[in-house]
This record gives sequence, structure tokens and C-alpha cells, in this order.
Amino acid sequence: MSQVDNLIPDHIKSSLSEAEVDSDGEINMDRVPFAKNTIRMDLKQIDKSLKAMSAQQNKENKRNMMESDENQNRTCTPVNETEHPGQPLTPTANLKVLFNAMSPELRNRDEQKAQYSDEDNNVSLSQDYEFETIIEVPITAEAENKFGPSRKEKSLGLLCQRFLTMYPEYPEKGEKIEICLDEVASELQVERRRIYDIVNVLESVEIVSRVAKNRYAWHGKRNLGTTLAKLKALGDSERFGEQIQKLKDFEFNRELEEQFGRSDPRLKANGVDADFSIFGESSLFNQALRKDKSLGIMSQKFLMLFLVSKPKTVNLDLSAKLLIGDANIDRTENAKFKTKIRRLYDIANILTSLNLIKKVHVTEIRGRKPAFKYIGPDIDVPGTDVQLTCCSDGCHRPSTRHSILDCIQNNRVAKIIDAYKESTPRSSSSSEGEGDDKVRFSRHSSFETLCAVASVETNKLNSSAPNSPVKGDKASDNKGALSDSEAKLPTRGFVRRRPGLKVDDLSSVEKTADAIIIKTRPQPVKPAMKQPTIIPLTKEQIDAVLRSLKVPVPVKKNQLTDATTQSSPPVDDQMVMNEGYEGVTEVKEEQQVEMKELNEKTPVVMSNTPERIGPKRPAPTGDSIPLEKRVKLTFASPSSLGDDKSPVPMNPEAVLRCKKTADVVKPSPQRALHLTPEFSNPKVSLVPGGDASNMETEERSQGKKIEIVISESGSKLVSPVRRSVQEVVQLSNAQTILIQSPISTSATKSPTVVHLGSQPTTILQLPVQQGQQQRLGQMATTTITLPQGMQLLQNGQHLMQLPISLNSSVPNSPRVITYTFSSPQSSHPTSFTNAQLLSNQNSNKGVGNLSTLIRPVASKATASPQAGSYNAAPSLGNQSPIYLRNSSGGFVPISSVAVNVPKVIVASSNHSHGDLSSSVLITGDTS
DNA sequence: CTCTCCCGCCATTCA
DNA sequence: TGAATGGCGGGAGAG
Repeated sequence: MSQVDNLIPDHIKSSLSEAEVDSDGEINMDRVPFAKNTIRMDLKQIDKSLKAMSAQQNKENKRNMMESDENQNRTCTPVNETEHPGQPLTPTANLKVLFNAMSPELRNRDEQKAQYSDEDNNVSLSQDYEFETIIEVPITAEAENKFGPSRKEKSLGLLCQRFLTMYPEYPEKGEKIEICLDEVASELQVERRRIYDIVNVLESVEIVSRVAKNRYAWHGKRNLGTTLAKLKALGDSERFGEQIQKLKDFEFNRELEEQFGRSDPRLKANGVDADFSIFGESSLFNQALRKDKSLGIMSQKFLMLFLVSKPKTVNLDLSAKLLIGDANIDRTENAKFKTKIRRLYDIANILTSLNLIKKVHVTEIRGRKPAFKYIGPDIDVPGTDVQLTCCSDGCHRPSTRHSILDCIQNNRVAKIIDAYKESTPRSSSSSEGEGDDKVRFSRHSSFETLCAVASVETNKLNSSAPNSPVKGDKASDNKGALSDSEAKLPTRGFVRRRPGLKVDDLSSVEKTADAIIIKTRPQPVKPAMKQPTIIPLTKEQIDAVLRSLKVPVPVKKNQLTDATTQSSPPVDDQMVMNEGYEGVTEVKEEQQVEMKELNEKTPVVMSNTPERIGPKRPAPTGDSIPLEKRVKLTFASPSSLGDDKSPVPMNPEAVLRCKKTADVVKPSPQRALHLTPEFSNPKVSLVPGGDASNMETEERSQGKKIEIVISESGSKLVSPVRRSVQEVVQLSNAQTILIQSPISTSATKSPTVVHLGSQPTTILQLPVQQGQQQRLGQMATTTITLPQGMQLLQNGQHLMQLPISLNSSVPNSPRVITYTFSSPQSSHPTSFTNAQLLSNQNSNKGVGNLSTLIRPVASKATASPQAGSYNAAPSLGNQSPIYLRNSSGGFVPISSVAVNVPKVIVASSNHSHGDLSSSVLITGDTS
């Protein structure tokens, strides 16, 4: 140490804090970062470097001061810092030189000392920001790293934070704040290049918007909620959630193979191992153009991934793959991947500083992985300050190279706008925004078009009235064929209606061009039962958002029912309307029936009343119906039938409601059909803290929700004629039944009755295909997922308890697991072993969410011949099979059982996902 | 070693 | 045409 000590000039020594100088005057090099490795150099060299640096720094400071005065309002080109080779001009460059000369810490201290000795304290902050920071940092072990412009201190996130502190988070209405990039760069003492990075991301969330060269308008976070909502709507419309889920399945399966040597056949059968070119098909994820690689657009896509994911956690690898559009990209070799990761780090750091995301660690099969979790405003809950306007400040802003929300340069948006213009002659009356706050920033040459678009959007918002021409046209077209206007719509989907769809027990029916809403009796929404799954936007808002983006949305006849149709994950289906939204208040109270159209490409009506649908629905001829459809229905429970508070008259018809997003020309990317969405569905709605009695009450008082998913298999491995139905029946806030039954359209005639809880009678009727699946080569399975404790009929007489004993080690050793359950009425315990980790994609926040599915593998399959291709069956031994009873009095034997174990895959640092809820998956023969 | 991500070259876009 | 932007990847700090 003494040797090193001798190399340190006295003036540097004196600048060291006491913390680094021992009582005997000897420098404690252990507390001087980098000193050990860098301080061995000639004193003359050090002094020379210091002098050069000091002189240069002073020169730089003077220049900056002059420029600062000069550039108050001018747009200027940054000084070319490379004009002086060998003579770095910027502090950063100086420091780089210094780093080679001596410890940066020592150098900084020397600088600080010189700075503060030569100048008074009136030096502008911009001149000595770093120094000031350094001076005031207490010298602690943690703070040591902050001495000097360490790498962390120069991080983009920190820089962004400093940027944000320069302007009000929520500026007053009408307050116009302009940003000069030069000033900011000067203020923050960074290169312009870094400012561009920050501004681009801020622009992507509409915190700023560009108004002219070198000038931006500051909006703060006033538009943040709206922007996020738009991103979510766009992501939903593009069904990115499904894609993400598919990719997660794919990744999970691959890891499964790597770790355990086998993948899940069902996932494979559902196409999870299909190539992921679909990620590149979407224009939103098309990286072909330079502008599509913009940091801002990338930021929006990145945010979108969070907004549509369940849970809102994604890792960079997954994001990069999605953004690149190649799931098989080599993450270690591929330069493209590395670059993408770099950019995502940049974005993530900025978004982190915006408190939109935070870094977490996710434990997966292969271990702990870093990831980011969305922590921004929850746009899934009511109360979100989402305005009807494109932007909350009334400024129709999204017109930039760096926004996928750009409705000017986005062709699809433009086409939609044109279509609306053609079909809707209207005078542009603007009601958006606050009249006194319509600040429009004109940067784009197509500003006029921008205004036109804004007007169109406004009209669209206003056109929610029943007499909208567009609506009328669309609504009148209910013959199953595409109307001209529909065909013109540049949408990804198209409407395929089923005329005359009827559903029993409907309290109201809504028919629109692309949607059918089936309403049943209203059921009172108990405050305590408010679901965590709330869609914050009204239908009008969603429509407006979708229209402003690129997704044609149905024009509703009755807006009272529209708020329920936002495409969103099943979790969010519990729609509790926000009272703050006028015109939808009634809906709020009676969200009895929800038809959720999850697949925008295939708006096909599905009903659980086969006898009515069947005749009007042509028998499936395989490829005759290239549609995927999901319809979610909620049926009022008998006890609630008398409480009809619905203002909507009963109407025994169903309304097809589906977004017309299918691309008529381009075949829709095939979608995997799997249980994932349902399993992950927080719609299970386990209310934390809710007790059993409450659930029981709810079970009786509330209606059941049935989600029917009819989809053409997205897998290349299965027959194209295969069709499946998934039904999720929410029996209460705590119980969900999921039945997956490949059916033909005429096969939904034999509902299965599931006996639940204390309900003595029928609770659920599920269409079960009979005798069709084998002929059609379909997977003959009926899958029911029951939460822990749910009871099933056994032999049509007994309720069978299915207690699941979970071992905490299960998640870590999924290969060999034995589960045993028994019926209280039966002395025959049933067990199965050799369960297989099936899926990890369903980790959701909240109690009862499922992330990992364990199901038995085929080794002990005892499936009956009717079990078809399904290869999983429990070892039921010699005991009597467990049956599900169908409505016709027959019984459907259960052929397999699986268990949903607690979510273990995703574990944030606070372990908020470590619930031990579980459920049972029962597979039965459908014949 | 991998993970992060700063840095600035230089291509592209803009005015 | 020069200035304004910003894509990109080398390479180094951090862990």
C-alpha cells in the first residue's frame, strides 16, 4: 500500500475523504474503487493528464455555457465531437482518457475540488451535475460505486429519471411545455444520442411528442393510461396473448425435453412446437423495415407483451424472440438476437425509470431467470383514467415514426379510416378532449390527414348511437355472408354469422354486425365478489381505440351491452363496469352473460343449445369452417332468474359478437388449441380472503359462465377436420370447470351434468360429443378442471371428493408424482403416478391461479377404447370408474385425472405467487 | 463466465 | 446538402 501511496500526488490525497484515508494518513486503497489496478503510473503522466483534462473540462464548460445561452430556442446540430481527434471534448470522453491515466475516483475528486475551489456555488447545475452529485454522496460502502461517473451512474434509466425530474409529472391542463433536446442534453451532460434513446421511448408512451426538429412537447403521464389501454387493445386485437402463450408453451416444452427427455404430447398436439413464423406475420411484429426496429416501436411492442400477458411478466429472451419472430433463434450465436436484447435492456431501463415495469426473477425449469414485471397503472381495473379521446389531453397525437399507434402512417389504420369514410358520410364534429385543451402539435406533413383521422375517430365515438349508418349496415347484414362493407374493411377477420342462433334462457339479445351478445338474467354483483378481472374500458372506448388502431369493431345497436366485449384474457372477463362511464352503468349491474370473442378471426356463434344451433349450422366438413371461435356465456343461476334487473328486454336470440379481424385474403395463422388460457384463467376468481360460505352463496346466486371455444386445430399434427370445444364454466368465484371436448357441430347434443358442491341438482350442462370423435379422428376427451375440493358425481349417485395433497416438492420433481384421492362415499381410493409436468404458462396473480399442470402419462393408461387418442389415464385399478352424468341420463366415464399444482414457475422476489391452490383435471370419455 | 448496457460509429432521414 | 436521427454492435463494467 505504501508503494501505491507514494504514487498519489498530495493534492489528490487531500481530496480523498477521510473514509479512504486511514488515521495514519495512509490511503485505504481497498476503499478506492479501481485504485488497485489503475494507480500504478508515473506521477508525471498523472499530472499531465489531469492538467489536460482540467483545461479541457473548463473549455468544455465554457462552451456549454455559451451554447446554453445561445440555444435557448434554436435547433442546433450538436458539435461534432470527433472534429478534434485525440482531444476529447466531452466529459465522458475526458473520463475515458482519465481512466487510462488513473483511478476515475481520484480524478473525479480532483475535479470536484478544482471545480469548487475555482467557482462559486452559483455554477449552473448543468455544469456540474455530476460533481455535485458526487460531492453530496455520503461515503459509504454502497456509495463508493457512485463516485464519479460510474457505469451505473450513466445508465439510461438513471438518465431518464433525471430527465423526468426536469418536468412535471402531470402538467396542468393547457400547460404547454416544450423540450429542446439540446438543452436537455446539455442539462444532463450527456450526448444527444442518449437523449434520443430516452425521448423515443417516452414518445412511445406519449409522455412526450415530437413537434419539430429538436423540439418535443411534454405531456407527462396524463396520457399514459390511455396509451397503455390502446396498446393493450391492439395487443388483444392481434391476439398476442395467445401467441405469447404459444411461445411459452413452446419454450416450456423445449425445456421439458431438455431437462426430462420428453415433451408434453398434448402441447405438441396442440401445435406448440409449430414454427413461430406467425410472430413475424403480424405487421406489428414485422421487423423488416427500419422503422419497425425503432426503439419507440419496440418499446410499444414490449409494453404490449406485458399488457396482454398473464401474468404481466416477461423475460427478455421471450420478448426478443417474439419481436424477432423466430422462436428457434439461437440466443447465444445470433447477432440479431443479441442486438435485440441490447435494445430491450435499453427500453427496460427507461420503462423501469417510468415505474412501468420492474425487474424480477423468475424461476423456471432451468433455473432462475431475470425478467420484468409490469407494475404500471392497472388498466384492468375500474377507475382507470382513460378518456374517450385518443389522448386525454385532447390531442390526437399518435402520428410518429416511432409508434405503432400511428394511425396516419399505418396503412391498415388508414384503410380502416377510408372504409369508414366511405360508409359513413359525416361531418367532422369533434367532441374529443377538452375544448380548451386541444393542443395539436403539427410535425407531420400529413397533418391535415391527421386532423381528419381525429375527426373520424371522434365521429366514431359519437356514432355509438343506434342509428349509426355504419352500424346499421353491418347490423343488417346477418345472413352469414360477408357484406360489401365488411369485405372492404381491411381487417384480419371477417364475420361469419350463424343466422337464427337461439339460446335458451336469454334475457336479452344483441345483434350487431360482428357480435352476438347473449344476455341472461342479471345477477347482482356483490361488492365482495367483485372480480379482479375487470375491464376498465367501455365498449365505446374499446371500439374507438380499436378503430383508431386498425381493428374494425362492430357498431353496436345497444351500447348498453357493449362494454362486455373487450377482447381480453379470460381472467379479465368479470366485467364490473365502471360507474364513471355513462351509458354503461346498467351493464355494470348485470353482467350476467358474457360472450367473449377471443378469436377475432373467426367470429362464429356458438351456443350450448345444440338443438337450436345444430340445424342451422352445417355439419363440420373439416375445412369447411376454417374458424376458431370462442364464446363465453354466462347463465343465470335459477336463483337469480327472478332478479332480473336488466333494462334490456328478454330476447330469445343470441347476438353474435365478434371482431372482424380475420384477414379474408391471408389465411389466419393457426392457433393452438390447448388448455392454457383456461387454466391460466384467473377467472377462477378465487377471491382472496373469501370464505367457503360466501362462495357457496355465490354459487347459488350467481350464474354460471360458460366459455365455449370452438377452434380449428392450429396444429399441423392433427386432422384439419378436427374441431374442439372448450367450455369453462364458472360455478362460483372459486370454481371453474373446463371441458374440452372435440366435437362436431352436431355433436353438442348430449350435455354432461356435473354435480357440484351442495347443489343437489343440475349445475352444468355441457355438450358432449357422442360417437363423433373417432369417426372424425378427433381427440375423444372431455376434460374438466375442478378446483380443489370440488365434487363430482360418481356412478351418478355419489359425490366424490377430490382432495389433493400437494407436496411442496412437486414443482421441483415433476416426473414422478403420485396423487391419491378418494371419495367419502367410496372406500376405493384412486391414485395415479407418473404424472408429468404439463404446462407452466398459467401463473397468474392471485389465489387459485394455476401455472403448472400435472397429469398422468400414458404408462398406466386405462382409458376405454372410446378414449381415442388421448393418452393419459389414471390408474383407476379395479374400482368402479368415475362418471360424469350427462343430461340424457347416461354417464360419461372419466378416463384420466390430472392435477393442477400451485404455481411454481413464476416466482417474483416477494413470492406473491406461491399459493398452494390446486385443481383437478379429469378426463373422461365423451362417448 | 454471463449478464448488462454504455458508447459512438455511421447509415438513414429530414428540412 | 448538411443537420438531425437513430440502428447497431463492439466491448467493457457488473455480478
